[in-house]
Amino acid sequence: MARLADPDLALRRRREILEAAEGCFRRRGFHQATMQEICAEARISPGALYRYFDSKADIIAAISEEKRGEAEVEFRKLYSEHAFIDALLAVAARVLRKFSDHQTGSLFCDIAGEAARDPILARRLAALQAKSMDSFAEAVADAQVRGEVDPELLPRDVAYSLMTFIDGMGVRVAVSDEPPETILHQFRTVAERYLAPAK
Amino acid sequence: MARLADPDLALRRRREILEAAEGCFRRRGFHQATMQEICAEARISPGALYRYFDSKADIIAAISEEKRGEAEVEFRKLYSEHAFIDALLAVAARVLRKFSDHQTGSLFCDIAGEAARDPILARRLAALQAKSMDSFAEAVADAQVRGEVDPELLPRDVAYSLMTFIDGMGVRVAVSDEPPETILHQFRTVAERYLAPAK
DNA sequence: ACCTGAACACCGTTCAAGT
DNA sequence: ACCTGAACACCGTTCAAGT
Repeated sequence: MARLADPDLALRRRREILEAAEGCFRRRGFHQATMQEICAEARISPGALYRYFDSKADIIAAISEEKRGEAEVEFRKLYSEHAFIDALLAVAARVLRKFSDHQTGSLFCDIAGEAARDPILARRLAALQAKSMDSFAEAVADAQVRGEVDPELLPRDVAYSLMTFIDGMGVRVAVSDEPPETILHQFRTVAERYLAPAK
Repeated sequence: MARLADPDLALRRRREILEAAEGCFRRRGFHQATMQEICAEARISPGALYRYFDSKADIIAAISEEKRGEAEVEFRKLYSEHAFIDALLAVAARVLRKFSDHQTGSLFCDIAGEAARDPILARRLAALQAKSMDSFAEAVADAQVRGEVDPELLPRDVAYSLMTFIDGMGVRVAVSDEPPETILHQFRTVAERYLAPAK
């Protein structure tokens, strides 16, 4: 990325590009959306765009970074008012509803595929992932104090496992036509039995 | 796809193309591998290739169909000699080891992304998925008779949930650099607690 | 300093022309 | 009948030329 003199303009341009790109990606998918479309929507030329972002992957990484924490904030709000398992289900439902339009879902899969082969993108996504996990593990530890989660379990393990299951549901909902509710019901059963304190 | 007169030749050509394509996809990923490369490796011209396959997606679907059942057969063999949970872990380990080279893993993500936006591909993959699930659900029912899985659970739900978790692990292992063993250990804990008969 | 847009080096797919 | 390979309609990215 070229050096930029005016930080205000740079931030504004980046924002315009990110908003245009998000719209395009959401409508057409990561691979299907073209840089030309993004440029047109952001009212900028391709040459200028590449002054603000290194590549298409750089744009999707920046969008992911922006979005991080949205589900996290939602979960914290829900958890402050509801049981752990209910807050968990509500947040999973939120994510899966987004995925079930097959657009956000395909984007998630595309990004994962891209990251699997692009170590720089992978590292950036891993950093986001780690932050979300830390935050979620804290809530798990709290739920253990509340007696809602078996204290024998390690909070980080619980956070990791539940997030992995949510990823799996994401793939399934993205690809198939079944409604999120079906799989969410399975998730509740798995989570309840997994988390239940030993009697 | 054009009508083909000689069924033997057609089958041979399809096999040659599929083998070349699998090599290319595995080495370079679905989106990165080019039809030109596949053609070169299969020693066929682009024009001729399109007589045997409708598109790149058609090729990946055919490969997926060929591969289906490999893990299934492996699981049945293992399950005949080991406890349900151990056979399950062994098969999950097999899948994840493949994914952790970041090549098969990225391919899995790419296919999912592609399927999320291509209803024809999605339908073909859903059919494979359904067959694997039926077969797996049978084993779950058997494990319930053996007393290894809580008889309260519905075999199809168990099969579905465990396969969803394995998909989630697949994404994680494909994207991150952590070894499959770490996440497999989490999977064992979740599966044991989920499946355990009520005391 | 910041931008434009033609040009570059590619794609997946098609189709006229060959054998 | 089956094949070739140039051609078509695109990509993401770069860079000389403008303001």
